[in-house]
This record gives sequence, structure tokens and C-alpha cells, in this order.
Amino acid sequence: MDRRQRKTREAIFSAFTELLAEKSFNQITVSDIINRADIGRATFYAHFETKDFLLKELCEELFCHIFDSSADSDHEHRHIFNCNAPDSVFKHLFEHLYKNDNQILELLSSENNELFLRYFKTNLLQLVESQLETFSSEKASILPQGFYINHIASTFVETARWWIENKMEQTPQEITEYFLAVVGN
Amino acid sequence: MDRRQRKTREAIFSAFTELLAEKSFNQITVSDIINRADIGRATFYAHFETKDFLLKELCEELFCHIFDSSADSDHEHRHIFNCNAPDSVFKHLFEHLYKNDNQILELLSSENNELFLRYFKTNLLQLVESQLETFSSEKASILPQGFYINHIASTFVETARWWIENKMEQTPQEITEYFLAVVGN
DNA sequence: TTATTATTGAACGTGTTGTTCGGTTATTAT
DNA sequence: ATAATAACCGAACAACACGTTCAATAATAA
Repeated sequence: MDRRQRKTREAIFSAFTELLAEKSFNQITVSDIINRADIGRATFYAHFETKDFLLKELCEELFCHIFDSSADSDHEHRHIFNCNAPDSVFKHLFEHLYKNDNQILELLSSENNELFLRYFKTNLLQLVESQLETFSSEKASILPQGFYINHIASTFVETARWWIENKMEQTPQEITEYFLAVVGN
Repeated sequence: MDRRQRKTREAIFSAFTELLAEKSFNQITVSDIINRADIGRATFYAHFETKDFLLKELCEELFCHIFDSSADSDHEHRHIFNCNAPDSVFKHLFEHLYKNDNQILELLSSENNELFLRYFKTNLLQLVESQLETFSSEKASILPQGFYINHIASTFVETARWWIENKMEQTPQEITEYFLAVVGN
């Protein structure tokens, strides 16, 4: 990829992320992004079809980095899917948030958090399904699987949201215990 | 209130609700609403400052009708707050959804469901807090109260969302049992 | 160096927003 | 019934945002 393309793309993402921490998605105009990123108007549209596609690609970059790493050679991520300890996956995710990679915290606590929480949950659903056996309480057998999976993923997202909203006063270890407590382990 | 005002206001709400079932909030223009409601442009702005205020007032009408009825003389609603049976409040809410008052179902299952779910949860939080003693499991004493309240309200909203999304194949009684099962009663 | 590719920025047409204002119609009070 | 009041109409307006075009310029790759 051309160095110019990379720099432009990065400038757009960076400007967009900054703006999202300041105002809501709908209030941000393409002109805002262009000015902040200091690029030409036509350049923006050469990279992204619309503002919505920009958001989509930003979310994919953010969450794929956290979730979908089973194919790369990153050990820290690979072990999400291979570790045997039942709670390690979720604790690992909380630790990710705690470290605040990619300013994801600002986005999850901004006015736009719903946008990101939706992507968050979409990715989580697959993870929960693959980890379902670790939640083998008696409930799982009574309830429809789809309901139960949705419940666990939702609870994780809501736990994270509550944690962030309340200034992350708990350690990743503690919030993991909260999560496992309400989810019934 | 002037009959003209009432009719206009109702026409706007009605047109807006119809449109929300068809396309997303952002795609709906004021002109769409005006045309559907068959009113003049200036009339719309005489009633609602902006499209966002219209949404806000619609939500308030919808959810206040379901939740905040402790002041009026409606017996069916009054008993939400007075009944002793621990699960009756939530079963009652599920039954409300099942009956589908005010086309609320279409709204909760449309592309805009996040908008309404947010209002839904805001109202629920207060209700859960007032009903907290009915969830007096051992968990409640370990976890921060704010966390626990948020968890229960979120779980209710997600249960309702899942139920609606999956064509409401369960009876209100069954879905109440699902809810109470995952919430730990 | 040369060919290719990305960026620039002004300009344009289109569509939406929220306001204004003179004229019309419905409601309410006398 | 009549007058006064209030709501509605709808065309027109300026302001703004969108997404596109194009010729000129600059950076990269071969």
C-alpha cells in the first residue's frame, strides 16, 4: 500500500476518533473530518464511500484486533481460544479494556457508545458460542441455547459498559468475578 | 387543548411511527413526516422544535403509558407497584408487550430498536430499584447495588428484545420464567 | 527518468433544514 | 351571530451538508 494512502487513512481514522470523543456521530460532518485530518475533500471520498462506511471500518479495525486473532501468531491472543481455564477468556477481555488499546475506552464511554457496543456484542456472540461448554450450569439445559448465548454476551457487554461508566474502580479480576457471579458460575 | 392541535399532533405521531417501521430514524426527513401526515411545514415546527424532540416525546408517551401510571386511576397499572407476588411486575410488562399496545412492538423490532431500548431501560432502572427486595438472592449482598440493578434491568431489556426478535414464540408466562431463571430467582 | 497513482481544492447540483410571512380556516368568547 | 383569537397553510428563503467532477500537482514505484 502506498505510503500516502496509509498516512491519509490513518489521519482520517485519527481525526474521526477524536471527533467521536467530542460529539455524537450524527453531529460530525464530513467537513469536520476533512478539516481535522487536513486532507482534501475528494481524498476523503476516495477512501470511504460515506461516513457510515468509515464508522464500519473503524469498528472492524478495533474489534478484530481484540477478537479475531486466532489466525495470526500473537500468543497473547491465541491463548484466548485455547486456554482451559473457564474464566480466562473473559478476564482477558476485561484486561484488554483496562489497558485501553486503541483509545477504545473513549469510544465506549462517549455519547456514541451504542454504536460500538453493537459491534462489540456481535463479535462476542461468536466467542460465547465457542465457549459455551464453560457455562454448563443447570440453566443451560432448560433454556433455549440462542437465548442463553444472547444472555451471556449481553451481560458481558453490560458489565463492561457499567465498569467503564463507573470509572473502572474494580480490577479486571474483580469485574470478572462480578460477571461470573451474575452469569451464574 | 384545541382540537386542531390534537389532530395535528396525532397525525405527526402516527406518520412518524409508520415511517419508523419502514426506515431508520436518520433516513426519515421532516419532509417525509410532513407529507405522510399531510400538514404544512410551518405547522410541524410549531409543534416540535426538531425531529429529535419529536422522537423524545414519542418515547415519553409510549413508555410513560406503560411505566409511570402510579398517579392515575388505572387499576391494571396501579397494581404493578402494589402487588406482592415477586414476579408479577415483570410478567405484567411482558404481557403488555404481548398485547402490543401502541404498536410498540414494531418500534422495538425495527432498525431503530436501540433508540427505544434506551428509553425502555431508563424507565426500567427505576422500577427495578423499587422492586429490588424481590431479588434478594445471596448475590445481591456481594455485588455493588448499582451493578446489580443495572444487570437486572439490562437482562430484562435483552430478554424482551430476544423474545420479540424471535417472533414471540413463548408465552408471557414462559418468557417470565426464562427471565427469572437467568436473573437468578 | 518515466509512468503510475494519490492528493488537491474549487466548483457544482441536489437535497434538507429551520424560518418567515401574508393569507385562510377553525375555535372560543362575548 | 359576531368578533377576537389561535392554529394551519404553503411558498419562498438562506444556510448548510452531501457527494461528484475535473484539471492540476505531487509523491511513489519501476
